[in-house]
Amino acid sequence: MTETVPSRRQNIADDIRTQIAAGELKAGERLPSETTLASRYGVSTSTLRSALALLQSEGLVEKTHGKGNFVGHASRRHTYAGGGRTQFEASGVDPTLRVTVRTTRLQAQGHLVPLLRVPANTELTQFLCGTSPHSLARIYIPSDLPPKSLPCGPPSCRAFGTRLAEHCPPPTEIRERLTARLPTYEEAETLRIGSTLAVLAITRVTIDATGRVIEAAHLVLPSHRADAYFITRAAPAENRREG
Amino acid sequence: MTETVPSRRQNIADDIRTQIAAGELKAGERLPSETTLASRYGVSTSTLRSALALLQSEGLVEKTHGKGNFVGHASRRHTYAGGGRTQFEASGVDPTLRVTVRTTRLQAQGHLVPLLRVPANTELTQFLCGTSPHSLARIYIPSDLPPKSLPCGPPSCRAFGTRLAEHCPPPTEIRERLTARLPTYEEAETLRIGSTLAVLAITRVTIDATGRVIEAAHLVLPSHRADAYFITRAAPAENRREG
DNA sequence: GAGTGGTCTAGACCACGAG
DNA sequence: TCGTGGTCTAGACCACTCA
Repeated sequence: MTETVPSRRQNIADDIRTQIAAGELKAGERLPSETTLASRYGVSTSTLRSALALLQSEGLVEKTHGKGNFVGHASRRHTYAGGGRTQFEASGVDPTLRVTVRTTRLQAQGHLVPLLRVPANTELTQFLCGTSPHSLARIYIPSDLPPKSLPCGPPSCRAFGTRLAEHCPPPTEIRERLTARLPTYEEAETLRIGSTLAVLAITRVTIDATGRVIEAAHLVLPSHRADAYFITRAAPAENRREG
Repeated sequence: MTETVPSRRQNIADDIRTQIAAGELKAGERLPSETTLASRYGVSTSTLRSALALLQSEGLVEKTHGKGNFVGHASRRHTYAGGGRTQFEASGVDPTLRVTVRTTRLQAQGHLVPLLRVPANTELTQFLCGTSPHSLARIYIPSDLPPKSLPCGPPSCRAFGTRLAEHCPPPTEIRERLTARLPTYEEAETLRIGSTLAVLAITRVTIDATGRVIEAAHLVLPSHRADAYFITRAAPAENRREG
């Protein structure tokens, strides 16, 4: 086992991580400015910033443009519950949570056509839900679904990564694809995160008993604030779900 | 809607992305060197590299130290199937896949104790599975599980993000937590990825009928090569799984 | 306006891959 | 050995926050 030398970025990140774990830096506390830290560690600001990026992706550090770097609040971390379980709330309520919803009508185009399994130009209702700074949701529903298919309506966007078509008719299948990637320019702007912070992107399709897609959603969760959780229970008769 | 100006990084990434989508750059093709591209776009190498980082996280570009940047092979992308579904293989077999397994015995400590729900210092068997360059798996199993609990054994590590304890006894519950973050130094080295490429980290716990944890796993999937997929089917009697 | 983080530059130097 | 990407520097300049 040849012991290799970690980069300076890693050493600095490890050092700060240790300080946080040891309680020398407390949740919510502001770190010294990046220039201060850079000179303290004897590195350039770029290197120091890349060290902070590591900690940020772990949720240990939160950056705010113009204000500073802060030790992360673990309680402000949210968990997306997969499989249609709408109960989530990791722990408590985040006072900084802001909710915005924009409803638009549009016609199915591009990737939405195969996703929703509809003919091109089918009328869709789009819900653009931002639960800043935790998530960005783009939810698409065929406009011809009966209105009562949306009993929860936009307010349920308050729930993190929420489903809009709340089982009317009840969904029989939910498919969720998760990827880690960097945010697009628009996503970074909306979520007010740096364009170097990875996000957890979830594409969710909900299908009813007739095989019809009753909802498709693109969810974007900044990695420093959110993760996803899935629980699968086996049916007693070895009748587990299969793809 | 105030139209804001994207950064240079975004413009360059968009330009190259368009070229790939248009087929001007084909899968497997080598891009010009970073210095060449940088001068062509009139930016510094750092800026150009951050543009490539965007494309890399989408799987459109693959970087290899010393060789160059290449247009990504979509077919070499792998999908982790959640919920214990071992069938996965997105499409075909990746010829570059290398599999290594290291088996170690150790005693439960730190985060492994609550994860496996065992007393501290319980004997564990660790399987370190690297299916380079696609995934890194650290799988922990209580050593006192009957040997036939491991029918598939290490070779099944060949399967991507594989489960080792292949239902003997059959698992009744699988819990999977997914986060996006930057890799640790060791992870980046093992996976041979840059330390700026985000990974999809999965912590999986498998529980048998008695409530005992029969397997815990840490999986690390580089974002440019892998994503995760979950399918949830509702039980007929509105008996959907609940957390 | 003062101080902060965000983007970007124009390099230097190192590590890796292939001939 | 040569060309490549990876790390890092020492700044400049811009955007944001707050007093």
